[in-house]
Amino acid sequence: MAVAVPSRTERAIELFHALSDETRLEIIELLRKGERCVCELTDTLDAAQSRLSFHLRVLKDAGIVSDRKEGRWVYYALDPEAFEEVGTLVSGMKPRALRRSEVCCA
Amino acid sequence: MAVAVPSRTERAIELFHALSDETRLEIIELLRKGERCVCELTDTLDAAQSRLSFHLRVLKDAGIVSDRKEGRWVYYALDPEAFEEVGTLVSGMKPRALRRSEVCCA
DNA sequence: CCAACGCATCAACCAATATTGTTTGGAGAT
DNA sequence: ATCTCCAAACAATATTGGTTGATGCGTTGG
Repeated sequence: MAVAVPSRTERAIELFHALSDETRLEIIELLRKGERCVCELTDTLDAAQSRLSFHLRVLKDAGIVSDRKEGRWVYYALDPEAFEEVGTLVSGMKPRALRRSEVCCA
Repeated sequence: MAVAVPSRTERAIELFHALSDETRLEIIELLRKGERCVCELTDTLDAAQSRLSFHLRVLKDAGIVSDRKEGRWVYYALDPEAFEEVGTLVSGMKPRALRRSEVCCA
């Protein structure tokens, strides 16, 4: 079936939302050192497995991490492209320099 | 009284959270063209005044917008520094290139 | 074949956020 | 002083998001 293609705004919301949680930021920080299986994340972060699974899904849906199955383990790793994408989005949000300050309600 | 200084992570959460909402992204998009008063935002976005007030506060608390009173109007404008800050944060989240892929659970 | 393991998924619950309508307060204007 | 207008503050409700514990499914080792 057809996959809904998100608008630029929807995509931004998805990415920023995925990045706005402490547990998820901790996961990202850990994954910066290389790929990790869920078991090591639960150990290091001292978090329930189902909790991590939930957050990993949010990150994966947003394209921030990718997963790879090997035997009974699943390894997660950061996807560098996502961070490029965020950077691009942020650049596109910066105010455009305007000479004339436009006013309203005048 | 003392102002709590947020950790790097807390600051990231605050910024990303502020950016993860449709109404707030619309506000930012409008403000890219220059400062606007609340009345124009309510007109353009067709949103209740109390709703915009809420979202403007989130943006202001995060340092993404600043406000300026003039007569009975309040003008909001983007703060470019915030976007620099977000860019820096994102850069610091990118995976560090690793030669040896480290594995766990082996 | 079966028990143990690693992980995903689900439902239920609780906490945090957003929305709406109303109220309050400050700044002109008359 | 009073009236009007704009915007913030407040309160009540609705919605979303995260946590937890239970369950299910594929994999591995005995």
